Amino acid sequence: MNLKELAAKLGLSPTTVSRALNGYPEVNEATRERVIAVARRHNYRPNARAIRLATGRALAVGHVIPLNVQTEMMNPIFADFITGAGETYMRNGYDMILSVVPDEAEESAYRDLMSRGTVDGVIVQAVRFNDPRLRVLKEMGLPFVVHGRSTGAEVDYNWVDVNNRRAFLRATEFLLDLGHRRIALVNGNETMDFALRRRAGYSDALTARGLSVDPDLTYPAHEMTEVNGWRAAEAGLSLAQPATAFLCASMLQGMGVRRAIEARGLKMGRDVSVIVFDDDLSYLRNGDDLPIFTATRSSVREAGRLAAEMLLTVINQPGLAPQHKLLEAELILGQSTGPAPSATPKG
Amino acid sequence: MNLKELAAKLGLSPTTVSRALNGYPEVNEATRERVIAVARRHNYRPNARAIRLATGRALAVGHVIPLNVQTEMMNPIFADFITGAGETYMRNGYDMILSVVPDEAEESAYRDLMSRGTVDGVIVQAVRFNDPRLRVLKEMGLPFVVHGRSTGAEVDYNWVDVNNRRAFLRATEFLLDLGHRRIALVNGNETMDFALRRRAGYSDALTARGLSVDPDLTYPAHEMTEVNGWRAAEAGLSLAQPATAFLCASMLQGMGVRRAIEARGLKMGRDVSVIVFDDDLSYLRNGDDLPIFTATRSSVREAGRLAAEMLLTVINQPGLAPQHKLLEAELILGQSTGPAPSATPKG
DNA sequence: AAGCCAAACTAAATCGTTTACGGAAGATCA
DNA sequence: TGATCTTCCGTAAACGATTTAGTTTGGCTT
Repeated sequence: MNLKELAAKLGLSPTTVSRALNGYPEVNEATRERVIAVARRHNYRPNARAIRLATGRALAVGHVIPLNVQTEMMNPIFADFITGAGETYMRNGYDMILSVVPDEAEESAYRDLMSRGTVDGVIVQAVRFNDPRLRVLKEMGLPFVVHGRSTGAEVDYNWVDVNNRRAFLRATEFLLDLGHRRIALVNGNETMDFALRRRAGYSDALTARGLSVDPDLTYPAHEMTEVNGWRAAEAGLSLAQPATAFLCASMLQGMGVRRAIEARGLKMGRDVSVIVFDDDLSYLRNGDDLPIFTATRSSVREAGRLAAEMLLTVINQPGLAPQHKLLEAELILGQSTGPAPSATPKG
Repeated sequence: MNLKELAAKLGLSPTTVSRALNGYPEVNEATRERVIAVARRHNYRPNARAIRLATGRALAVGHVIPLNVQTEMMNPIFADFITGAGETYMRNGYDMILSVVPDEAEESAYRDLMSRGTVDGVIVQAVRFNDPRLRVLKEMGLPFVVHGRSTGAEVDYNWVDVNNRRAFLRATEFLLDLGHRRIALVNGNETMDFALRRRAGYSDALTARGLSVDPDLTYPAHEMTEVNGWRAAEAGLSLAQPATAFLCASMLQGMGVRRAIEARGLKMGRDVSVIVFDDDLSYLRNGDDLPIFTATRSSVREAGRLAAEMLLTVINQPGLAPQHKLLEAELILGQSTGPAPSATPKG
């Protein structure tokens, strides 16, 4: 069922029908109602391909998923972020286009999406220190919103991020207040910006109390997996002066740490404390009623929603000044933290 | 840079340029090379919106992600499946469109995608017993491929599935051979078809040896989370005749089971055996060198690749008989299984 | 030299919308 | 009453490709 066919059936011109359906004012209300009724009866839906060509808009947004072919690692937060963003797109009639591209082809993927007119804008994820993509996108003129920030990028850009530094600063302070002095950092991939910021929060909290960062206690990992968490804890607990607390960049790592703790007959929360960063992933809940892990929590799904909204805004209002949104993680008290053993907690 | 502009620059008609770039035979080879060279120099890319309208094809495939609003649960295998499928689409010049829709709006989402001409076909995921979507899609005439199967659906359709029944049959037999008689089933959501098939494999293996299914030992869960695995194990280990082995539908559940085991001072693989279904998710590796869990493994990413290939096939060859692809899971020997305690293993 | 054919190219219609422009009819105003 | 607005609707030209239906050119045949 075409617009033309529908118009013929109504005895009207395609123009009027189009206007009636799209809510333009220059059409009689009675006519509009008649048009809408008939359109519904024949369940007419305008052809998206024609609309896109006629309006010159893609009515679509791209998410490029760079695929590191060596590790074949897919970011676990990706699914939740997409879900959040997808809700926004759905409400606004935009399509979400996912492009899975090899790492090295990412720039050309953006160029393609743009110059073929497939999308009106893109979301950029998994951003690195001084990420070159941002400058490329800027000079291409393709609207984009970054999930995260890129320290050292000289251009200004739209971003939605969680305050990673503050989150790890607070978590570290919390452990220090409990009397812990040997605090291990089980971090993510430190070529990623978020991991660098978390490390900054960790080390700032330590140095603020006159403590220095012990390199033996920091475990950056390429992948934030359970096994890597276990490995870090094995190492940290085997030191001459073992770690009494672990600050983990992901809940999966925290689970690995817990495994290492319990394998030694120790008890998490009593003998060794653990704090994790909890992305509030739908398939990785931190307990139900009572949180298992003490955590700094920030919903990645909510971040997806916000990033998508920001993107639609900048698409529809070109020339807007760069938008920023900084989310604060909340500190959730769970069962995985307690006073440092053989230390007198303050207060 | 248009086709028209490019043609003008070349002193040719748009027709010839189009034909030259698309490899049609009725154009002089010398001309073709000249066209390609100039097109590249001005990095011309044909407008996707125009192509779609002109050809009447969407050159896009839809993945509808039903969102259960109550649980807000997002399937964790989703990301890997998408990745596999995305690789196929990329190689074939198709776009992947993700629609996140509320559960109840799923049917209308399909209708929309189809009648607006947004996609040429769809992938159906998370399929239930006698799933009504399949009939709807069939009568709509929208090409589709199902990830999984729907027992009881009277229509025939294209699917890619792993042999869930066989996988759990073999796993159960393996445990029986080790002398286990109290085997718990920590299953997924049993309104889902895959969960029903897994249960069938489990119970068939038991009854084949003259054993009956003890309802106290089966734990279907709405969500396959770590916490639910832990809960099931807590229950199974507290029975008067406790479970000596657990068969889990996901690795996350297995991790919860392990936690419950170790919290009791028991050792997994010695005191209690565990087998998990390992979807080979990129962010949930089963150890690296040595698998932690004995597992039935089947890559969900590979399933995504195959489903996408099948979909492109049926899109481009209408009238093809329904295609089926049954994958077998491999049994991986890990450190989580051993002879039943206080029982003489066979052999 | 007329006719025919293949090779290489072009003109124009087409896909299904939106939208700039125009026009008829009735209402309002001087 | 005639001029000027509104109101409501229609005509036709986009949008940028593909594709159908020619057209030109030159070589070959007879």
